[in-house]
Amino acid sequence: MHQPLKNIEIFTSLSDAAFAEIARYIRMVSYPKGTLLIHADKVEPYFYILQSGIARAYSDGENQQITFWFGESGSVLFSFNSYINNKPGYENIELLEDCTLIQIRLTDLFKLYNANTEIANWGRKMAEHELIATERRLIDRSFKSAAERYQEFAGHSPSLLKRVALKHIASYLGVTQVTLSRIRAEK
Amino acid sequence: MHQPLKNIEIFTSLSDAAFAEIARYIRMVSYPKGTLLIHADKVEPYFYILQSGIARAYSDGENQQITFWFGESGSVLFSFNSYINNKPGYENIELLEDCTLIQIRLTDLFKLYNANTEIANWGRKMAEHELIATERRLIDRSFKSAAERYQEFAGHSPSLLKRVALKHIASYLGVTQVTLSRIRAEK
DNA sequence: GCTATTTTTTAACAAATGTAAAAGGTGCGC
DNA sequence: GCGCACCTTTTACATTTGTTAAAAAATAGC
Repeated sequence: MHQPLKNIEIFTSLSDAAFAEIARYIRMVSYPKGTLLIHADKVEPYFYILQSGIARAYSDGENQQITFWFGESGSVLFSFNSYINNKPGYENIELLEDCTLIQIRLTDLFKLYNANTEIANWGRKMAEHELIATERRLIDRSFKSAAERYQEFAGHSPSLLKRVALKHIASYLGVTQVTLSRIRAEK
Repeated sequence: MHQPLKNIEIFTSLSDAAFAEIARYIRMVSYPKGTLLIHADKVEPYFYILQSGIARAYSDGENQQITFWFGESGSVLFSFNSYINNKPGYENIELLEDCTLIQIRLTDLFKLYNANTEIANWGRKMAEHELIATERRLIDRSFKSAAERYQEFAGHSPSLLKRVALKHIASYLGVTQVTLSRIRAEK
C-alpha cells in the first residue's frame, strides 16, 4: 500500500524491513493552504513528512513574527519541544500551500526508536542533518551580508523564492521587509 | 575503572549495561590551553566529551574568525562534517584552558550506534539537544538586540563571561568587538 | 618588576539597517 | 469590473552597527 513512499528521499537509506515497520504507523493527510499544523502553545502529538506543498515555521514576538524555517517536499516537520521535551514549543508551522503529508504519531515513532536500532539511527541522522544545516545558517548570519544571504537563498531555493511571500523570506534572512526590498532593487 | 564517569550528566540517562559498553572505548586525555583539537581542513577521527576546562568552535573567514559555540564541562565536542559526512569541516575547536576530555574514536562510536539501540537513541538525543539550542540562538538573532543578547549571555553563562576573551564573545553574539564594548559601557 | 604583547576601550566617521508612512500592486470574492 | 485586503516598494529620517585608528588597560613572559 505504501510502497511508493519508499522512494521518497528520507526513506531511501532504510532497509525494506525497517521501512515496513514504519509504514505500519503512517497515515496520509491533506490540509489546505493556511492551515496552522503546529501550534506553539500546544503539545503536538504528530510528526510529519511533507509530500507536496510548502510550509514555514515561525515564532511570535511582541510585534513581529520570525520565520526561521521553510519546508519543501521531503522535509520533516514537527514541534521541537513536543518531540524532544514533551512540552509546548516556540514554533508554529503554517502551510503556505495545499499540502499532502505523511503523519506519524510521536508515541508510535518513539516506540519504533526504542524497538529498532536501524530506525533509531535513522532518527539520529535526521536530527544531525537538521543540526548541521541550522548551524551553517547561524554562522552565515555573521559572515555574510544581507545581500549575500539573499543571493545565496535565491540561487539555492529559486522555487521558494517564487512561491513564498517576501515578508517571510525577509525574516528568514534576518532583515526587515524594507531592507529586502532595497536589496532586490539594486542590480 | 571508569565508574566515576557514569556520574557525568551526559551519561546519567544510560543504563549501566549501555554505559559499560561505551566505557570500553573511552580514553581520558588532557591537553594544554591553546591546543587546536579539531582542524577545519581535516577529517577528525575522534569524538570528545569535555570534562574540565572550556573550549570554543570557530570558523575562519577572509578577515575574521567567527566563534559560534562554547563548550564547558559536559559538552560534546566534535567536527560536524567528520562525524556526519566523513569530510573535512568548517569548524576549528580550540581549547581556551587546560582541558581534560573523554575521547572516543568515531569508528567505535558508530559501531556502538549500530550495535546497541539504547546507545543509538542516546546519540539521537544528543543531536536533538544541540539542534534545539542552535535553533533558539538563530531565532534570538532576529528577535533580540545585541544588547539583549549580551545581557542574556551574561545572565546565563556568567562563568564563560569571566573566562573567555571578549572578542570571542562578541563574535558569538554576532557583533564586532567595538559594538560589544559599547554595550558594556552603557548602564 | 619591567617590557612586550595582546586585549579592550574610546573616538570619529561611514555604511547598513530599522521605522513609519505613503503609494503602488496584486489577488480574490462579490 | 469593483472594491477590499494584503503585499511590496519607495521615501525620508533615525538608529544601530561597522570600520579604522589610536590610546588605554590588562596580561604574559622573562
